[in-house]
Amino acid sequence: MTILRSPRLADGTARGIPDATVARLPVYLRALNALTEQGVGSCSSIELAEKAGVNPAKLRKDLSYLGSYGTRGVGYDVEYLRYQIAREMGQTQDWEVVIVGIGNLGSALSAYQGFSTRGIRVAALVDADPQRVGSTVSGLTVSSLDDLDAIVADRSISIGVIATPGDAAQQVADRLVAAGVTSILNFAPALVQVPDGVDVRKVDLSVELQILAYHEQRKTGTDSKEPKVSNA
Amino acid sequence: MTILRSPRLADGTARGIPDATVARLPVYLRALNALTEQGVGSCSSIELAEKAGVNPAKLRKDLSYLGSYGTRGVGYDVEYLRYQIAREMGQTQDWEVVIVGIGNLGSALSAYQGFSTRGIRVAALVDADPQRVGSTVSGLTVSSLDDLDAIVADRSISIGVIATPGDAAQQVADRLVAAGVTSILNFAPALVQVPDGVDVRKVDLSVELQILAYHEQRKTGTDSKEPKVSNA
DNA sequence: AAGAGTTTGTGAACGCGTTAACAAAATCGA
DNA sequence: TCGATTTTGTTAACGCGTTCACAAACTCTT
Repeated sequence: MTILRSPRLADGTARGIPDATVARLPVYLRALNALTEQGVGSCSSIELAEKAGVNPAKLRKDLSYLGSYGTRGVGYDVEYLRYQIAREMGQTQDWEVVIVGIGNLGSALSAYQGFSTRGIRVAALVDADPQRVGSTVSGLTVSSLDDLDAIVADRSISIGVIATPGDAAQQVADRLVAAGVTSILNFAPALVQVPDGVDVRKVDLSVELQILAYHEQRKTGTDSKEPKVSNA
Repeated sequence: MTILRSPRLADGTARGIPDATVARLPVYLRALNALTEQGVGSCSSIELAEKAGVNPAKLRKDLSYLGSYGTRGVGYDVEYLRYQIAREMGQTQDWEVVIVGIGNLGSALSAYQGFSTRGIRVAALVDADPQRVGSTVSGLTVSSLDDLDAIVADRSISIGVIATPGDAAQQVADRLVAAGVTSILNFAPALVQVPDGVDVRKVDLSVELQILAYHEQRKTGTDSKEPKVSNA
C-alpha cells in the first residue's frame, strides 16, 4: 500500500502536489467545465471557490502548486486554467479501466455517464461467475476472470475497479496486480493488501452511512444546548 | 453545510469524538465482527490494528476517546468492544434511509447487502420519473418524489441518499430537507447547499478514479529515480 | 510475593492542511 | 503618469491528526 508522498520539491519545476490538493483538483475541473458551458470566460478565485464549495484562499493555494496561471487584479481565464488542471491530472489521455464483479454495483458503474467526460473509459468487464460471462452490460461483453491477464495486457489497462463481495476482494486484487494493474479502486467492504508501487483507494458505502448515522444520533441525542450552531 | 465540531469536551462524560476517529470506528467494527465470526474472544491493539489497516497507536488513541475498554497486559474483549463501538455509533437502533433516484446506482444501493448488518435499512425508494414509479426494486415499490414528505414523516426517516443525475441533486436535496431529512449522502456529481443543522457527505465516483489516474500518470511519467519506495 | 514480560492509555512532538493576512502585480480613471 | 482598486501568489500562524515513547496496570512464572 504505497502512500506516494511527494510534496518535497524536486530540482527544476515545482513538482509534487499535496494529496489533499490532488483530491480537490477534479472538483475545480468540474466547476470550470460548468462555467465554460455557461459561456463564462474568466472568473476570480472567490467565484470559482464558491462553485467548488471551498475557501478562496485554499483554492488559490491549491492552484499555486500547479504554477501561476492567474492574473493579479483580473482572475483566471476559465479555458486556460481548465486545460492546465486537466493536463496536470493526466486527462490529456484517456485512462482505461477494468471493472471486476458485474453485480448490481459493477453494472451501475459500467453505465455511469460521468466517466467519459473526465478522461476515464470503462474498457472491460470481468466476472468470476460463468453465468454472467458472455452477457452484455452497457454495451460491453462480460469476460471471464481467467482472461484478465490477456485483457489487461492487450489494452494496457492500468486501473482496476473491484466491485465484488468482500470475501472475494483480496483474491481479485491479487489477480489484478498479477495482471499488471497498478491502481485499484476498491468498493468491496474489505481491506486489500497490495505490494509497493500499487495504489489502492477505498470507497465504502455503508461506512459513509454509518458516519451520517453517528452524527444523526448526536443531533437527536442528549444535548440540545447547542441549538443550531451559528455559522455566520 | 454544518461541520459539527465537537472535540471540545463537555461537562461530565468524555463526549466529542474527532471526525477522523468517527470515520474509522466502522472499520474497527467490521474487523471485530470478523473476529467474532472466527471465534476469537479477545485481541490486542496490534492484531486489531492490522486487521483494520491502521497504526496500533492510532487505534488505541481512537478507542481512548470512547473510554477505557481494554485491559492492560491483556488486550480487548472482542464482543465487549464491539458492543461499545456499536453503541457509540448509534447502531443499537436501525437507521432507515430513503434513496432518491432509482437508476442504475440507486438500484445497486437498494440491493446492497452490506447495510442490513450495520444498522442501516433502506426503507423507501423514490424517483421523479413516472415510468419508474410503481415498479418493484429489491422488494420495495418505487414511490413518487411527490410523496416524499409523507414517506419521510410516516417512517420518521432522517437520512436520505441522492443517486440522481447531477442537475437534479440540488432540487432533490431541497425536497429532502423540506421533508425533514437531516443527513444526506450525495452520490450525484454536484455540490448541494443545505441549511445549518443538515449534514451532507459526498461520494464522487469519477473523482476517485481521477485521483488514481493522477498517481498513475506520475508513475509512468518522467522520474523513475525513486524505483519502488522502501516502505519498511 | 516479587520480578519479568505484556499491553493499554496518554502526554508530547511532529507534520500536514487550512486559513488569514499581506505584498506584488495587474487594471482603471483622472 | 500616478493614485486608487482589484485580485493573485505566498508567507506565516494556527489547528487537527498522527505517531512515538513511556508510565501505569495487568498476567505469569518462579
